[in-house]
Amino acid sequence: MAARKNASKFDLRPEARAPLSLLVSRQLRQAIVSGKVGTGTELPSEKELTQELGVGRSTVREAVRILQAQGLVSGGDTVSTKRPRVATEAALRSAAAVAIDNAMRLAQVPLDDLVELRVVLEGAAVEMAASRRDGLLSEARAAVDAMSESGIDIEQFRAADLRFHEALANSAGNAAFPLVMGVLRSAIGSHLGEALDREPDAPKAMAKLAREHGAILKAVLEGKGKRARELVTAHVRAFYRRGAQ
Amino acid sequence: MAARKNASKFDLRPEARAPLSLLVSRQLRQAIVSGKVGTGTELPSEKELTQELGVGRSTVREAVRILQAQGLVSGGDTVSTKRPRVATEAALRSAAAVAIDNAMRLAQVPLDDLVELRVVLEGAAVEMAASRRDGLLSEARAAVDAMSESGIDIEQFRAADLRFHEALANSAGNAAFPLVMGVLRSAIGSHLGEALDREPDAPKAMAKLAREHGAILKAVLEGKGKRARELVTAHVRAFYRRGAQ
DNA sequence: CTAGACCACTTGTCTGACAAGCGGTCAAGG
DNA sequence: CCTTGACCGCTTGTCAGACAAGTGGTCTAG
Repeated sequence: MAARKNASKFDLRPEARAPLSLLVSRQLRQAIVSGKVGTGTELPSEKELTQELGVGRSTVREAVRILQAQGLVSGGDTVSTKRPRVATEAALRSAAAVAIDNAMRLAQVPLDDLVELRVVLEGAAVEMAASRRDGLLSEARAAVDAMSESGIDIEQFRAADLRFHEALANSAGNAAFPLVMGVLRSAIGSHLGEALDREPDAPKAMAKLAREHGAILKAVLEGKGKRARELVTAHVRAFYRRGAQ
Repeated sequence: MAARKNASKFDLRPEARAPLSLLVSRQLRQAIVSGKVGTGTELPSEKELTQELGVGRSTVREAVRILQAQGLVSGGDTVSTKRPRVATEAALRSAAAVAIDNAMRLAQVPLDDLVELRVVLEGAAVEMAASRRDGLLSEARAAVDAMSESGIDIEQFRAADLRFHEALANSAGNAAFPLVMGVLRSAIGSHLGEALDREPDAPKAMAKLAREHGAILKAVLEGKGKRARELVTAHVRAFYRRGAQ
């Protein structure tokens, strides 16, 4: 193939045998993760990349597609003349979630195992949060308050629930936790479909969840790590048992 | 754009505004994760896909590139006429690792946080393994034995180390654990570069690691979950402290 | 000063072309 | 009969050129 016009006859490094489009995508990836081009920046147009890299447009396009699929570049999912942009962190996170989800599906990981993994992580997170009790917990407080309000609708409740768990994850003092837990949560959600919508008695269920959240937060604030872990374990298990049947 | 020649003028579903290449990739993805085409199967040639789907070759190529980047299809990373194949589980796992790695890098997650996350997971895994003590532990035994042999070289040692940790993860009785732990391990490895190669006194270090592994396994086999967790925590922390400085 | 026409540029797609490698066929030679 | 080597078709990787359609800025007429 015309992959490498100027390849030496004895160049056997596997690197050199990779398709150009892959090499180009790696080069761009490097520029992105190294921070050389900031998040949210527009990529150069395909023509510019073509000239700058000395490859054809189809090659550039394939490289960009690869980056989009990896979540490093966002914006190509709609037909328009808008240039793709360097991914935001959120986009990357959701790409990671998709990847994990793919792997879980192909490996036929049962939903229960995912939930148990989440229990382990969430338990560890609250325990760490309890031993630190840092300022980020005020956000958790606000989320619990929002959930306890009477007139809240399901969508708002769900958003507050998300904020609560994110706040706990952030309070663990470990940047990897919120990331992995977010990925895991959305992988579980994708497994579940949207089974949670058909809750028979929504207001009652929401009130119960709000109470559980309040109890967890209280334990964390009092520094009772073990207790918080038990509560969160029961909470998460019950939540998915409710939704998954 | 010529994205959808036959699009109704009033078709405003966002779905329909996505580029064809994306739609095609989603269609193929569906066929793969649903198991309609088994893992390891060869994909049809580009020409066949072109005819079957009624789109141009470049579109098909972009779609396949997307799937490759997502790890759902493997084999296109080398220049040859070999057709891409439906991904194996291992390929998917490594794609997930890349995705997590990307997210971690862009979020500037420090290495220490990754290591702590691994400590949490590995600790939970051995505790679960200790309470089950299932048959898979014989593999862990074999790995420890291999590591303890005198004439082992670094590469073999590393492979045995990997087998040991995988065996523990498998013994936890939760299919999600080995997957996530593998992803995490390789993300850490990629962060570390290959700093582990320049160990000053390799044989001594390897002997120490082998002893630690043996102690962990012993605790698991005796059902001492807490003890196993402590040992594995110290082991993982020490390992990366050694390599990371 | 604003509204609408207009134009340059961009992305998405298709088509046609060519190089290079892999696999099977098939005949010549041992 | 089996091996060996040339050969041909198919496949992938890449490029170049073409066109449709959408976006955004400019420029003119009112």
